[in-house]
Amino acid sequence: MAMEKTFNASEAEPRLTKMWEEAGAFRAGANRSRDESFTIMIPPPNVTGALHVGHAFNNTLQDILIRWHRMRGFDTLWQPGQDHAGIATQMQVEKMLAATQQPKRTELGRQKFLEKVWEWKGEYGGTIVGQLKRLGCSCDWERNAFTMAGAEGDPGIGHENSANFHDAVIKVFVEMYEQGLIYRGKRLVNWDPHFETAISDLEVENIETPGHMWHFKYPLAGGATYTYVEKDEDGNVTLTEERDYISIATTRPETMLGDGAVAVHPDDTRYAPIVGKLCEIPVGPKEHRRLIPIITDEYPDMAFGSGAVKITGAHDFNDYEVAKRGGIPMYRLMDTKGAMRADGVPYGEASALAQAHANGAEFTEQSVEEINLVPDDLRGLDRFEARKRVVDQITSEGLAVMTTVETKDDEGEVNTQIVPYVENKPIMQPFGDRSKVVIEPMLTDQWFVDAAKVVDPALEAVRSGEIKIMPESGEKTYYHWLENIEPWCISRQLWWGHQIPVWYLPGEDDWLPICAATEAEALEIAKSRFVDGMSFRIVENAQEAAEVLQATINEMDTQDEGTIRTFEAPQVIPMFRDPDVLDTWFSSGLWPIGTLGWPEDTDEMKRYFPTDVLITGQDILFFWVARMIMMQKAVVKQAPFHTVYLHQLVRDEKGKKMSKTTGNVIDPLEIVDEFGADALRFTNAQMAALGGVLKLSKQKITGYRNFTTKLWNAARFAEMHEAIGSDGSLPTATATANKWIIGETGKVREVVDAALEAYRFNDAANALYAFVWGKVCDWYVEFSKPLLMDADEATKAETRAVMAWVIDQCVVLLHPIMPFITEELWGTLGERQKILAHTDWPTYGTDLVDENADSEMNWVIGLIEEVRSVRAQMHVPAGAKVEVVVRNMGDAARAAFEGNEALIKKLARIEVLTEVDDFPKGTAALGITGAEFGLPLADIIDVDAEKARLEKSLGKLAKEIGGMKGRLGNPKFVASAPDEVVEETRANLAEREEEESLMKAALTRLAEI
RNA sequence: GGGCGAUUAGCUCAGCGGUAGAGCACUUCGUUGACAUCGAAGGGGUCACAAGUUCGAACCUUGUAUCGCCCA
Repeated sequence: MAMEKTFNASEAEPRLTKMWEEAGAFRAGANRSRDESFTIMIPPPNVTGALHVGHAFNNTLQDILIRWHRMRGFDTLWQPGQDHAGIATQMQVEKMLAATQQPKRTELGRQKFLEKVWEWKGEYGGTIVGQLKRLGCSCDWERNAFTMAGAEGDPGIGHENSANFHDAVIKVFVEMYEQGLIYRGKRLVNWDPHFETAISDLEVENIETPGHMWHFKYPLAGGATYTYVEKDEDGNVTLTEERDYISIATTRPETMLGDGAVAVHPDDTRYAPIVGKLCEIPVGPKEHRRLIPIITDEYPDMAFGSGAVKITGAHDFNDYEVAKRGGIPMYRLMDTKGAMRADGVPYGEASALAQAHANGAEFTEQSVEEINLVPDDLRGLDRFEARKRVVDQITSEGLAVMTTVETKDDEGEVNTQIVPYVENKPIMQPFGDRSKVVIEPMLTDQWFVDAAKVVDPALEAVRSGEIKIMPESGEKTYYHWLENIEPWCISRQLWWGHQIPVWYLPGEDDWLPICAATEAEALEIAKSRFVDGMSFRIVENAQEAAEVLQATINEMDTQDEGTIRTFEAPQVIPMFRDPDVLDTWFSSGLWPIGTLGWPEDTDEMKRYFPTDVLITGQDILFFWVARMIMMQKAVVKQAPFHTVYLHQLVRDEKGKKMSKTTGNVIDPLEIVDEFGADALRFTNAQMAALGGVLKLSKQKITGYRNFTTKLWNAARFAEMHEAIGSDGSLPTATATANKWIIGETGKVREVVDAALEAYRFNDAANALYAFVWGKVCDWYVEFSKPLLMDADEATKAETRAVMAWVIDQCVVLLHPIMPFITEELWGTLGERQKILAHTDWPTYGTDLVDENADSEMNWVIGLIEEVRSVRAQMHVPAGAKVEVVVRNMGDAARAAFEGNEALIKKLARIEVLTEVDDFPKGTAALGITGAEFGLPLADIIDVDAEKARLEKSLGKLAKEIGGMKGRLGNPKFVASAPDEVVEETRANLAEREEEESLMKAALTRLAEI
């Protein structure tokens, strides 16, 4: 039955996927024939995720490596799975609840809500798995893992065989806590007011946004004045002014309420007279205005704004550092939603307390935390509304810095106006990468990994070469980040995630934390800390615990107050678990060991860990890669992989980021529908130059879809001529064309392996493209036609065997990149022992090259091309068969011509070759070595065109010859260049000179016409 | 401001010491025994600029310009 004209991808892909799955083709260790393992951990996509072009690219590369190793007999595992994506999933489920008119998260309560999340995960969490399968990803899907597997309430749907990730995460937390690598503290963190949780600094996007810079006057205390002097670069005084204020610029006026100081640079002479004095925050009720000190710090930039900076330690990262250095109190102004605080005592009292701090009273973290410095009229307002009011209040009081502007009225009259000095300018504003709201630096209690303590082994792993990051620039970035690493905030105020395994008991003046893997263990520890006979009650939260404690105390009050602190009497001790969950990246950081069943000593751990290669986007080098290295080093003391391959973001054809708002998003599944998965995969491989920019266009994909059709049709040609059914053994060849293509196959196998070995996917893809299209289709298939149809039976049989073998090799070598069409052809073209995915990868190489056949065929190809070129340029009708004349034919040329006469004549459309002593008039010469060939075109030759053609060739030759002669004439070149380079140049020169003399002779003859 | 990178044919990019390459686009021709999702032929480049190292530089070094990305 004849094959269809094109490959029907949409029909074949699901069928082949099913076949592979039923055959268990991708199970760990499938097709293994050697001991070495090869393991790739998939970068776990979000469980909420849908396949985008980045996934498609990234997973194509992984699949290429995996399939290549599997065919080579490695014990291969491609471990799939998803992460639980704390914020994203919680957001997704909340949306779903709203859309289906179900109670809100807060109405449901934590436990009920988590049930809904698990339900949702069971229903939609598998989306991306199905999509990766459509791409042809050969993961061991039965092992699909999940970062929340084994957590409370896990029904195990979609990750039935996943290792218990939860236990691993908790164990690591407990161990790191015990080693002092994890601690809790009040620090300034990025706060997302929409999700009401801390987020990591990596989850913040700084985006340039139009903003305003306001300039305000902070009056000096008690009406003091000073002489403000400005000088230019040369020290000349440009401005002298008596001032009773210091000018401050800010983009966030609402934070003025929490100012603890004004800082100036120690070298700033303008403010030297007032350093150490107090100034007044120009906002809030007049009678309660706070005075804050003017301090010096290296941080203020003298050239920026007024050079003086207000210090709001609780709401700005730079200020936080200044405040820490200067012992300045940090007053929190906002609540978890980003609204101005409404708690605590009235403003008048709070302000007085803060004033006491400024005047030098002792303060503690806790006493500062309790002070709400938001004036009563601003309490509870959204931060942006509060900003407006603060600006209005200051301006109306006349404390805004003023400037003059000129405006033209309708009649063109210029009016000068004095207005508040507000600069409209772009400012870098932090946005939550999920919520898209403005992130607020906020002083809160959080859990941190003391990254500085675990960073050294991770740095050393890369420095020593134990881990190689590709491209190399990634290593520099890695060092730079790790050498300046900040504590990693790992707590999130969410419900969906691994809840922090810490329980709290009443302590001396705060809650006392107990870290343990389970509540039972925590209780045991708790009991050991108290005298016997105490009874413990697990309660929901701190508030409930406080109530229980209060009740206990009340009861004790009636008995004997003195026993409260010693707990001598039997009493109820409340205990509650930390409500926070761990950052998703904390669990993802354990992906390499967690998926393999650690901490159990599993067979998989032994076989597949450490893994081999990690392929991921360079945007998550810090998020994930560096943290994985740190954590694996900290936990199992081993590097999780030996190679990290980083790639860039996949962009559109113009290099723009794909985004819904720009409307330039390419959906990989639509591409698969339209062009087939193989075309997309080949495009991905082809553009995967190390460190390269990835620009995806439909045009490119179309091109590689055409390539699949090309391959299909070459196979179809073979099938039509019964040149199929190779058993894989190397056929014996006598015909030069057959010997030649076998050698070419050997060459390309080596190139492909070398390219894949070096992670140069583009080189592998390009080499195969050039081989299949440029060698097999353009030449070998054409050469084979006269051999298959007109030659003797022996040659026919030989050519059929070689053709069958060559097409099979194309299919085998292309399989890692284009699994579907190749598996399909494999099944179509013969009865096979094994499926293609399990077929042995060839090991032959350039040993298959027959040097004589190689040079002979290159000569033949050159001759054919030259005849075609001259024909085209002399406007010989394409269909016409021509006579070719030859003289002075050398032995090699004669042998080459005679040995391949049929195919030369056919491909160059030559009627007859005549040996002559002299070329007839009007013969166009061919630039071929070894013999003088010519096309007698007396009747139709265009003398001027031919002259132009020859002169052009001569020009090119002269340039080349000149260059080579110049080099060979330089004694230093001959002396210092490698011998083979010199030899090559000499040989090349000789050939070019031979061509040149032919062309010159032809030109002379032409002059005779 | 700091770090990392880029600049090669109209476009997208390989090449990173030894004769400037590919794909696409373009021009001309083609109903040739698999393929028009095709075939044949052709045009097109001071390899951003400047200085240096070298027998030899697109490639190494240093500077300049322009453009990206990441972090402040």
